Amino acid sequence: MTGRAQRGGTPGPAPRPPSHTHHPPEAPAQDTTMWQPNRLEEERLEKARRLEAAGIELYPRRVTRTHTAAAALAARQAAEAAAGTTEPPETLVTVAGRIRRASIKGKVAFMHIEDETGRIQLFFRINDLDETRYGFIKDKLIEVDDFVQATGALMRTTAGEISVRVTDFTLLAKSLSPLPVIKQQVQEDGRVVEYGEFSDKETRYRQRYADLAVNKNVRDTFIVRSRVLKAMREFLDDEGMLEVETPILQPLYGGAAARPFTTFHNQLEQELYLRISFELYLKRLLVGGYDAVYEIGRDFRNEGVSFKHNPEFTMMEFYKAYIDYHGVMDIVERMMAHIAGRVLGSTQVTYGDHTIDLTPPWQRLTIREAVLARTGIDYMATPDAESLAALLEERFGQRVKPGTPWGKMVVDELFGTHVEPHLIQPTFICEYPRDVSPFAKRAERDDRHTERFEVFIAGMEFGNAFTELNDPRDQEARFVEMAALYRTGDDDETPLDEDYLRAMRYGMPPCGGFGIGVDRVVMLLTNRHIIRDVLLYPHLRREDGSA
RNA sequence: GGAUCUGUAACUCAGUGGCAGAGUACCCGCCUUUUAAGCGGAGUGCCGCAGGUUCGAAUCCUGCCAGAUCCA
Repeated sequence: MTGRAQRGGTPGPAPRPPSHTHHPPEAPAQDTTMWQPNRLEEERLEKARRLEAAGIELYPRRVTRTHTAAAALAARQAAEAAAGTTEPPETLVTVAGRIRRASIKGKVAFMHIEDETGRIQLFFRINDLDETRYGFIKDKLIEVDDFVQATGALMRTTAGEISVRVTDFTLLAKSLSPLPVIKQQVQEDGRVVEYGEFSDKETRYRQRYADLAVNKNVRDTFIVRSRVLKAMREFLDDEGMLEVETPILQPLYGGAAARPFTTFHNQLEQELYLRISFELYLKRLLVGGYDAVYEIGRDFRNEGVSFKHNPEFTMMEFYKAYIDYHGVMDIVERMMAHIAGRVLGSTQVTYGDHTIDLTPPWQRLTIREAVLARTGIDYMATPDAESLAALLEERFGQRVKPGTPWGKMVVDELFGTHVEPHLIQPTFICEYPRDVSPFAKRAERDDRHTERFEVFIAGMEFGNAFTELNDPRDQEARFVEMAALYRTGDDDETPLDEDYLRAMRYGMPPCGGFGIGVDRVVMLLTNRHIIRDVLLYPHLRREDGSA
């Protein structure tokens, strides 16, 4: 795509070398590639000039729409029903939208225009308009992809389609670059078959506006996304939780195991991190006296891009006083069932080949039970890193990087490789090892594990929760323990946050908390298997890489 | 980071050493109820970028850029 995008471009300045320093700040690289119209665009520019020469404003300020496409269709149907005839009194409407199809038949012409509510046909006759203005349609000076407004009486064509018999029309916005061509055929049963496609993934992601303009199913996906967020907020609000906003720019990052993005504040002369989670700021609010808080927002992790990872993604976390992780599980089950019910009207979800049932209660297993059931291994028989590493190599030929902590091996290698992909129906996996869970309370009568769970659906991790550690002395010991286990710069590094400990020393109520990847919820409910398909603007490498 | 694949017209794609192709779109002509409209005609390009091999390269080789899939 690079080459195509650059074709005919003037030889702009060489791409800037990547900057590894954040200060002093540099102006962002400017895209100086001038637009070089291709042949089709030259033709449209010429049409634009001819329209302007005829006194037509290409981008007028005012619109006088009276009906959406759907409202106009409904108005005609209502009028016919009321009159009990297919010849009801005339309804005059003004509709507006993008021309998606044009069929010029000599002295008569048909168009479909589309707005967010759907399509409606416009019917033009030379008799109904003066010849000059009809000529704009016939000569395709106003054409597919342009936005127009049309006024006229609602009618039915001989083929029976509700249409606007156009007596007046206005160009609303001229399109200078043609969109990809997709033709539609509406079947007898109402299904729409599309001919031609715009399927090049790279172009669709880079030019999402064109993707949306042309692919209705993509528009629908992001409508569902909005409804998922709305249903989630509605549930949490109804639970009595307070929605809050905490800093995205943080002097110290924490609350998850991930590498952060760093940036620099010039006046404060200070490095700042883009948050990798909200956890530590939200729990400070429980110290402050709120019983339950939640936040929905963006997290940033400077890690690989994959079918389920984007460097920025949407997270929801809540923390609630006076419940433990079993209380959290109850809320999570009900929340997911509520969202699915609101968005899909059912707690049965089709995902790929699976039918997933989100109806509570969900299965609850300890990670030890889950690993034992799937592999026959009781990892407590190999209670140290060396013996577990030896077992992994012997049983599965898995080699683990030397120095990997025992619990990390249990979670990533034993559980992650052999159990996680099989967890299709929603499952709470409980009691994670302590050395990967620095903010979770220790399990009762078991120093190796914590009161932590993760949720798995469709073989993917959806969320993570603890009975939150609220003992400042234990928390400080955990920071020290993590510092000994993981090196600076490791993904799992957990920097000691003295301000967080200060807050906890004032007294933090016993509480449970939860975090969930919202993008994955959207993937589940839209049956999409690639995170980029539920992100409007997924991150790609910059386009102008070719030297 | 590794492996494999992909990049040709606005879109979707053929073309694997000998004149750059198809369908749709676009352009010209005809058509007063079409709807993937139809009929007739014409045109379309840095074949991702840069080198190399060759009498000759979209095609073979090398490097680079971008993307996809799988793996880490």
